[in-house]
Amino acid sequence: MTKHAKPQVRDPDATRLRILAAAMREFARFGLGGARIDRIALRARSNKRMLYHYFGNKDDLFAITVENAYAEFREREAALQLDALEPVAAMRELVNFIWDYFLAHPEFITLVNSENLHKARHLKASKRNTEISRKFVGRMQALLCRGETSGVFRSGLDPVQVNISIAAIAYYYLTNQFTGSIVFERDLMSKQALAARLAFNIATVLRMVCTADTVARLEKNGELK
Amino acid sequence: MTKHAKPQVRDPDATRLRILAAAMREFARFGLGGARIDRIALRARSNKRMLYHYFGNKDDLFAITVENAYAEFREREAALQLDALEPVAAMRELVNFIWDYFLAHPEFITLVNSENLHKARHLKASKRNTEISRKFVGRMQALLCRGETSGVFRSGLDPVQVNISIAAIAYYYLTNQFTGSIVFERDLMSKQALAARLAFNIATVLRMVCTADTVARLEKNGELK
DNA sequence: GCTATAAATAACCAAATAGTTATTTGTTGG
DNA sequence: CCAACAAATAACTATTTGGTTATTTATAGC
Repeated sequence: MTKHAKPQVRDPDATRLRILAAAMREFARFGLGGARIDRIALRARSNKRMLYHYFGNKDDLFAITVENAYAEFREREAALQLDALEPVAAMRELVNFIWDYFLAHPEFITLVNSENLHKARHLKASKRNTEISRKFVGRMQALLCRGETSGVFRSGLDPVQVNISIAAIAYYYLTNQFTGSIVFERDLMSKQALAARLAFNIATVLRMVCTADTVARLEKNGELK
Repeated sequence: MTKHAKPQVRDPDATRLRILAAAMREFARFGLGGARIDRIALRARSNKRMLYHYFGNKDDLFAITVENAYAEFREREAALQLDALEPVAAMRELVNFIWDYFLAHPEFITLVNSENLHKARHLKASKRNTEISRKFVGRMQALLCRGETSGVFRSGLDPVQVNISIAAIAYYYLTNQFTGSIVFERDLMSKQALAARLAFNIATVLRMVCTADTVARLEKNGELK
């Protein structure tokens, strides 16, 4: 019997990765509830049986997807080497990075939204995430400390509040870009709109963390917006 | 045949409202994709037939739910009468209101998230929302203008950027409270944590919109945090 | 080369789900 | 008082969906 069609190759690692990539896309696009296992298997050029073989069930697959998304985000941020910059420049760089990352990875945002809709029950179980998060919080603490010591940042700043605020002003703008563009009757995603928002965000964060003197200096030099 | 059990009463308006309330709850809790028509009908103490009779289909019901949620939010904000307060006090009041509203209406936040996951296709069709939104943007514009004229707010502020930022620092904190509490290993929803966040947000917004002189004055009087 | 292992596929299944049909029963205008 | 209408209910249906079973087949270790 001639059967030289589809000489079925085997590559478990590649299959796993294709499934993960397809899952990321599907969960980001439709949320956990709206995602379909069949679509993930199809797009991964695999099948449901393999998906269940490697990942257990839909919920477990979602958990791994969310964990991976966080890990990649923090890893990229850690690679910034902010220690090499003076505090104000480092803060600018950080705000800039977060903005660029969210913009380039809209799937990260929708995954986080979906995970919160489910009360973060998947992330809660992740030991790996705990470790990653601690380092992340430590980096912000170090930066604020450095800025305070050199007199450019205010004292007594809570690194958690600062971190949350930096993420917030980028995240909200992007995750709510659709309702936002309707409410404000303006294309929030045009090139100019995006550039304007980034500039506004950097200025907002600097006004938030810098001392009055530093703000005055930056303003005078035209370095705030 | 004795049948004095359940003397079926009829009240179309009440049934409609019960279905809407149940839909709000269900969509907020599970998103559009995760929501179940059966659960909505059950919780509304009605049935699927009535739901389809009054609202057409799941998508249409979701659209009305989102529209209502926006309408209520804007209506409450409009009722604040910020014109009666001097600009700084008005801004404090607005930030405070938004925080309290989001806190008291978590369903608003998850509905907006869900609507954005679906690229706001439901809200886009709402004429009613357009009208409401315009008034809303106008109010912020008026407040910023008033503050600029009296010299307490900086000039050239974009009301859209300010609006988005005010919403962002409240919204993000609350919608991501679950992943946030894990990442920061801190209960972000304790009474003290919530009070601290509100204070931080008010200070952040005032630092964002006020002139350097005004910030200095507020700081000296201990009115920033 | 042979065999145990596991990668891959397809066909299957029970439960769930959005949406309908058929029927009953209050309510209201003439 | 009664006929037309509309509110309410229950039973039904076609399809989808997460998850399984049965089977085939490539491959690594001996």
